[in-house]
Amino acid sequence: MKPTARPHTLPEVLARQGYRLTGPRRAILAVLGTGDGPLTVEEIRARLDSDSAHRVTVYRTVHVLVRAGILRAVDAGREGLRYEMGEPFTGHHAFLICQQCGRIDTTPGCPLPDKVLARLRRRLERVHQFRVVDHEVRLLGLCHTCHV
Amino acid sequence: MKPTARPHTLPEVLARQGYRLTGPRRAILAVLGTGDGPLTVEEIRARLDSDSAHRVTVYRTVHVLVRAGILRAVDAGREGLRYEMGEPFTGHHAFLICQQCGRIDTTPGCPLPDKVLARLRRRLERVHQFRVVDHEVRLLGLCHTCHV
DNA sequence: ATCCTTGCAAAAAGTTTGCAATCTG
DNA sequence: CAGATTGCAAACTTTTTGCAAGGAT
Repeated sequence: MKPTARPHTLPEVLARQGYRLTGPRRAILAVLGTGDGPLTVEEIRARLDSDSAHRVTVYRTVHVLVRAGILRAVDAGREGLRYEMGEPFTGHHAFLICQQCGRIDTTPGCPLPDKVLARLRRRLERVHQFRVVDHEVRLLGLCHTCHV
Repeated sequence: MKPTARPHTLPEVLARQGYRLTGPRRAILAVLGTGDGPLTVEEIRARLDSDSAHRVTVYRTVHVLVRAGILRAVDAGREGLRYEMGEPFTGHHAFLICQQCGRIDTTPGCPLPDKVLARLRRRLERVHQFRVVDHEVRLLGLCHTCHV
């Protein structure tokens, strides 16, 4: 089914879908590649060198990169959607969400045992007619700078 | 520490914090009490009889009720924050989020084994200095009306 | 009677769109 | 060089705030 299994370079992945790798896109990907966890559009823009991309460009870029399968949108924190590199790039992880300051971090791996997940998936399919495609575990609490 | 352990009536809980139980608040609580899962402000307003509450009132009411510990905000789905009755009223549950239509449902209980959670909590405290206070499991997929 | 609440209007914040100039492949 | 992309301005959408009138205890 899958054409090839190897990962491809970003320009290739983009080109294949008719997109181009430009300066602003490079800069935005560099920001998201630092592993600072999922960032909002404003957070991304704040980390770009002065004017390497207009705010509107950041909005458009994250949309394009999500469509291209490179980024993933995470709806966590009251500050609107956040974006992070897709799972193929980062691996599966859980989210640490600070309820005080809103900071979001990640921790690799998944605390949900495969067996439990498989059983749950079957039950949801049967009881709710809901087909599970993915899952997320979020840990809510206080980050290191917000402990009292 | 805790003054009393019994649950209290809504008017009591509100009164104790200097809030009042009014018509609009009653109506909004009635909507959220139907167990339709977490709803956005717009969804709440749409389910209110014609003009039992102005949109602005719904915004203010959910804020008050969250502060009062009666409602809980859920940041799921791209349509902004959603609100549901707090855990003391609904019990702990996982979320079913449809990636097609955005509908959000819940399923009672928690697939995370206590032991796993306890171990994880200790690890995060040690490694990230993150203090876990609560957790959420989200199942992403396709709801019964969106399967092909 | 007190002072919490509501509705309306308007402000503020966040996100999307149209278009001409610019850049990539 | 063709066509994708960007920046700017402006339109939209969503959420918050000020204030006078109305309602709950």
